Amino acid sequence: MPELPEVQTVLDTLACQMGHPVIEQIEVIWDNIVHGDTQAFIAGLQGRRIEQYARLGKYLCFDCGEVMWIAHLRMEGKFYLQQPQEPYDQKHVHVIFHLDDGRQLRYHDTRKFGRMYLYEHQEDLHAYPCFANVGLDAFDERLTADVLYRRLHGRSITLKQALLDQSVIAGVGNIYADEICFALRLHPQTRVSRMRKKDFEALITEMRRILGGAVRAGGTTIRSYTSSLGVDGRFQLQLRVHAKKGERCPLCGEPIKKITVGGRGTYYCERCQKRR
DNA sequence: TATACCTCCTGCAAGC
DNA sequence: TGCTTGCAGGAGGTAT
Repeated sequence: MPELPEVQTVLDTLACQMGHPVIEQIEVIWDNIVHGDTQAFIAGLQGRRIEQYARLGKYLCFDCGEVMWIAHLRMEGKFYLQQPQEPYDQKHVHVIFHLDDGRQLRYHDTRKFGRMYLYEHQEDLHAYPCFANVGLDAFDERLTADVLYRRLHGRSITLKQALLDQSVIAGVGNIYADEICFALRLHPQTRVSRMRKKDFEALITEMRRILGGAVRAGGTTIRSYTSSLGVDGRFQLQLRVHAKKGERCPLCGEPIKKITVGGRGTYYCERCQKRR
């Protein structure tokens, strides 16, 4: 599942390989991918040039001048930049963008969970309705230990749930939440109400260290997610606990355990990660 | 207001 | 071997 590093990799690759084309024509094969009225989406985006690329959390943002096209890949969404004659998986390609350079940008999504939005341009990225419940990006300088402490102090949720809550931190998903908990030596079921300010300082530091490393590695390639555009990530080689049930903890040798926290599969080391 | 649960959707693995 | 069932996941909506 694409999280912040994978989305950043997709964005960088698209910006590099696609440039600034005009979207001449759009075919929407599966309506539910488009939020709201599909015909309005097509009419609003057709004829626009992609001028800039941006990202907020796990959302891809394509600045098309008067309109902003926003996409969320959810579980398995991928973009493929291909020539029209290249064959494609018709069952799983749900939107095709015909570009003025003759190529096609094809949106592929096995589970059809992805969503696309189109809005009139706003100055502030956070002003778009789809970001109403999206907090500060993990790399946003305004996201500090103080902000997290104020936001989470007194709440009864666990550390893992807080990391996955996009209204708290935008960009962290299941894989990196496990890795951050491990780096903090905290059990994923630790109550955030029991965390001190210095714990949030460490959280910010470790989160940015891990996500930054993953961005530099091109993200994580696992069974349910491989990057599009011929780019595969290498961060899975650096994962320490996620999806390693039964394997030895890299620090103490204890077998990694798997539990469910907040409805999500969660991997941790019982000996190294203390619960509070 | 905060939290829990359900829904969307499909591939895969396990069990029969 | 082939069928059925349950699980996995992110985010939005609804219920408590």
